[in-house]
Amino acid sequence: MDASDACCAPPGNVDSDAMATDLQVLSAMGNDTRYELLRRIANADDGVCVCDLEATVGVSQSAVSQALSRLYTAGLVTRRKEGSWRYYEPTETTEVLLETLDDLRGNHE
Amino acid sequence: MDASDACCAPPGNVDSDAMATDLQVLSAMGNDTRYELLRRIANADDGVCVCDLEATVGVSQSAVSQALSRLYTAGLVTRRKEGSWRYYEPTETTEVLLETLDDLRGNHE
DNA sequence: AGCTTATACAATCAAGCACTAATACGTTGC
DNA sequence: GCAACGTATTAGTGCTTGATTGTATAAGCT
Repeated sequence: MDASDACCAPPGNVDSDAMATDLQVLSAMGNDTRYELLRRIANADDGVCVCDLEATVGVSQSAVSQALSRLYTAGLVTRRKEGSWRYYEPTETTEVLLETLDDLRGNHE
Repeated sequence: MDASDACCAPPGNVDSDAMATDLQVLSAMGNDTRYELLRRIANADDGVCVCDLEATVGVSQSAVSQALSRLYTAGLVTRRKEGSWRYYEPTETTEVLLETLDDLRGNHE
């Protein structure tokens, strides 16, 4: 209560479960390769397979596979197997976040 | 045109300016220390100074300062100097993104 | 069955990152 | 002026992480 030697009130605590979840999402998206993969997956509405993604981002097939796995673990994409191909689609989390980022870039006051 | 050997349509391009901006935001938030600092700054409405933040997250003053600088560069906090103290406040980007993350965690369908 | 294609997994390596410690800058008060 | 405090910056270091290469699995094709 003595404000004479305190510069401000100490801030409250942070929910650690929420923090872990958010960090997984943010760190998964906050990488060059994975962000671009995510954008491409989100742009194409009817599912994208690994073979095409490999060509568009400039890394090896293995790197794409690893990146997609991490996006999947973070709950940012779903994967569905069809024949010999694997199709990836965005989750709602991805769509909402990308849209939010677009809005924030547009409405820069 | 020949769909027999194509698994799917190649996805469209990604705006590279938008990508750079988003990546700066996402990678800045996608770190343990910086995320926690950001949450604490966002929770306290009337500005937080470094001295209090240092006590709450378990790293040195230097680390806190560096983390805050990066958050500032990414446009996630504003800083204002008042006497010998430096007060940090969240930007709209921060508030919108954290709120979006909260919503996404809540509305898990 | 064997070969090819599509994808995932494992091991290794290099680059980037986040920390600590030390130093420098700026403000306040004696 | 100088000392003490709050914050920023710099230099150095260990750890994390993302990529490559190579191998493994699994499904089609002949």
